[in-house]
Amino acid sequence: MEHKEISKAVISRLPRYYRYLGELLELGVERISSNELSSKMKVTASQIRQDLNNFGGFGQQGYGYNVKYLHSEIAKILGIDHNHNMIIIGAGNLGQAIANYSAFEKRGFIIKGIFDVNPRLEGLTVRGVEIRMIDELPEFIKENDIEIAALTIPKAKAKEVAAIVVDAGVKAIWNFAHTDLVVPKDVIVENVHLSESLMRLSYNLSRLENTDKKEK
Amino acid sequence: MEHKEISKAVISRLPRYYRYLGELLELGVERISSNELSSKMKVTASQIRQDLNNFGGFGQQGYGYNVKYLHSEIAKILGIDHNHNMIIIGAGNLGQAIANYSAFEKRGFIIKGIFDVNPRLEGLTVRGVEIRMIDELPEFIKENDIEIAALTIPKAKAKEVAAIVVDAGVKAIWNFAHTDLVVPKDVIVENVHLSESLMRLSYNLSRLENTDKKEK
DNA sequence: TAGATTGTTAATCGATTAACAATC
DNA sequence: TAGATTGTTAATCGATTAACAATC
Repeated sequence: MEHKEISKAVISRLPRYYRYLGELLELGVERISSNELSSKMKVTASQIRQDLNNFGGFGQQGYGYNVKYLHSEIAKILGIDHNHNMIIIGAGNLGQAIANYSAFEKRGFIIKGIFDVNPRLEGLTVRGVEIRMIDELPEFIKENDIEIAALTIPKAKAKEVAAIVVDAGVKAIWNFAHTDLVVPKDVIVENVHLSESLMRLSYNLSRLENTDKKEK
Repeated sequence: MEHKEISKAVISRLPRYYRYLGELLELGVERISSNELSSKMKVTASQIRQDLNNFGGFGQQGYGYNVKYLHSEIAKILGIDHNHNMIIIGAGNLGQAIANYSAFEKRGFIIKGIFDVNPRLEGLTVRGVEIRMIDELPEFIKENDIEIAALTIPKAKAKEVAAIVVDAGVKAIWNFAHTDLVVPKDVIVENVHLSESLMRLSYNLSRLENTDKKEK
């Protein structure tokens, strides 16, 4: 596969294309043009074509794109055409929410274990996945080929736990802790900073309110 | 307050500035230059100054920025200098995770109610907040001045519930459902699409693996 | 005052949009 | 073949970085 550097903006849009194509697929739509997709998704047709052509020519002149084919090609690009073993560290509500969300498994993200520091939780299961203690982490990661660790723990512990899992060979961290992790450059960190999301919402809300006031 | 259009990229960075400044404040740091902050945050000093100057001149030549002052000014910009009433719709793990996360309350996001369709949950409380039934939504929103609704429900129900809360006067939706909501233009939607985040992670993971293979 | 560092203008870089020739 | 729509190049737009005069 060719891999010139693709911009983050492009990557961010791919999952959304994938979702819309999945919906079209369910509706039994066979082909779609960049123009039709454009009006559904509120992005320009030009952008759709540009984005896709970063990875190859998936369409056909005069016809458009075959929905099923494009859907599966994007899955390949995103690496969700094969399984990834994953663990969740932090068995609180957020960790359990992720464990319970079956759609992730459908996309190939297989939750192999859940970890926590609370000994009372040891041995309990969430959707059939056992909760284990943090000190078992390194061995478990190695023995189960764990690629991804979701960190749903408070920020105070996050850096420490990140170091442990990286050391044990985890290749990507899905970070829900409200802190920036420092990891070797061959380890991926994908942040989900909920408080930052809420502040963006708040900014837009305040701006809206100020605009209203002015107009009166 | 002046409000020429500020780009989304700038807004996205503000909460992170705010977080770093908060940490500096806790450490008792009084002043910081754009250069020092730059090296801590791994962004250019130029960008920091440009970003801040969208909202006003918060620094002082030859001195830098007063941490406490800048922190509080960013709070104002983000609208977290005053309270926002919020409800959570969907009392599953994700909804409860948000309800339990006390830091949101500290930032002024006051959770007034939690709603669900499951009658078994009625009357239970999460951190002292009562779980109510969905049909009470419109009245509750009006009576309690609810500005924000967090939607932690499956996508099948999301559009319908969004219509209800918008109708009842909610000004912003924090959308965790895996779907795009269509709302009037004076209503804010802030999306948290976890599956898209996980796919971005997956993309980067796959790219990494392919690069490794090539190098061998 | 001299040194430091901002605020801001100018230069560069990258991403998006437009246009159109290629081609199914 | 004629019409449609892609793939791709060129033009535009916006965001980031660099530079420096203003000023504390």
